[in-house]
Amino acid sequence: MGQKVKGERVDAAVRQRLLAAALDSFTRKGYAATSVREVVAAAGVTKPVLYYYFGSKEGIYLELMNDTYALFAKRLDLLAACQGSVRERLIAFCTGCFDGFVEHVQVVRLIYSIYFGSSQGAPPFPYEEPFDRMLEILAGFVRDGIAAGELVAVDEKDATWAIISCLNTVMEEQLCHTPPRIDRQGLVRLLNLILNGFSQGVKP
Amino acid sequence: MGQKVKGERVDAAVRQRLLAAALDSFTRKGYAATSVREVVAAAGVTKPVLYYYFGSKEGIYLELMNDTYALFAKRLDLLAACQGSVRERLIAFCTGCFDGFVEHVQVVRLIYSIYFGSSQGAPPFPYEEPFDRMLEILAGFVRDGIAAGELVAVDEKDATWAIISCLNTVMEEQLCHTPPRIDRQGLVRLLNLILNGFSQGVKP
DNA sequence: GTCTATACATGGATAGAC
DNA sequence: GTCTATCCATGTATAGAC
Repeated sequence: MGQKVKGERVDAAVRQRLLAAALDSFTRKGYAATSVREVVAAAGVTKPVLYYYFGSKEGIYLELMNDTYALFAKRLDLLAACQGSVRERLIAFCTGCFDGFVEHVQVVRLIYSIYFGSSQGAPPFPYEEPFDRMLEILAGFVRDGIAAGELVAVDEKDATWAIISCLNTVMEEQLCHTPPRIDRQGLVRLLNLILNGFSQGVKP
Repeated sequence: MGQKVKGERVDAAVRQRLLAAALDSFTRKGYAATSVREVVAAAGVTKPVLYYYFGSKEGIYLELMNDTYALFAKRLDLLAACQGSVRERLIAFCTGCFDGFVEHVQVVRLIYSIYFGSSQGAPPFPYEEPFDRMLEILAGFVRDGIAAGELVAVDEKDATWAIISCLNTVMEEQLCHTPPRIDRQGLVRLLNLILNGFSQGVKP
């Protein structure tokens, strides 16, 4: 019994080391350019160990994706339930997404590389699901805002895109630039800016 | 002489076929996952031909990058010289960038894959230069707009980020979604929307 | 569960004939 | 310039001992 528990703990540690090493290599070099050799070396084990736990290179990749997506889905559920004025809910939602993004920058970089770019030989995966979900939630906020008279009755989809554009770009800046030229506080400023507008003249 | 000219033409055609084939494979599978074998097969030649013209896999990759970046730099020069009201110049600039982006979606996808994601073993390249340039040009427009009283005196950088956010996200949508859920006209609507604002209430 | 050793395919790159 | 044939490193994956 005691031995079994100890065994399980050790197993879990090895699994975790392998997952971390794989994530690190996939992130730095891409899926295709990462070899099983270097992953197991970084994890301090040998190849058969990886195949024992994950079956294949694709297996460990899919496990990384599933774990991350499950976490983010939970977060979206929480954020969708934000309360307050529509401006407050929009800001809370966007900064919440931003925080989740930053916490998992490494995996996100991998996801972007494959989703935006090319499969790199990686197995298929429903990458865009969270983004679609974000669009839906934001659209709901906008709809509420228009209904409540907090927002001008503009096109719901356009307003949603404008909001997610800011979120999207600020998040991407965290990926691409060190240090980022715009941060969490900048995101809040951007959202207020586009809500308020910054044109002085006639509005065509 | 005639032979030489003919020879040169043939050479150029082979070069072009190789570049096109490389771009296609790099784009679909990523740099690392693309093999020289399949590139030359798609171009209808054999391996030594590629090495004759480009020296290496990295060589053909860098040629693709250099060609594309040179084209886009020219376009940015033109677009920076737009005339009209600031709103008009912003819209002309953004739609112009959008058009250039769409014309070269394939290379752009490759660039995003590597810049956003991971090197994939590809050689280093100053990927972000055009984006920096775009930021500068847009910031100039905003500055002009504020000076001319066309724009509210908001933070110049924030306004620039808000604008490039829309451009950025709409461009990316062309990469990721078929059909895109927002297009060139949508971009124009977005820009007008954020210039005008869409909040009804007090502006904190 | 974890190792050593190895099978077997595919990778980038080149030599040398034409 | 373009081919055939080949070199050699590296890749994923597995067999079999412990």
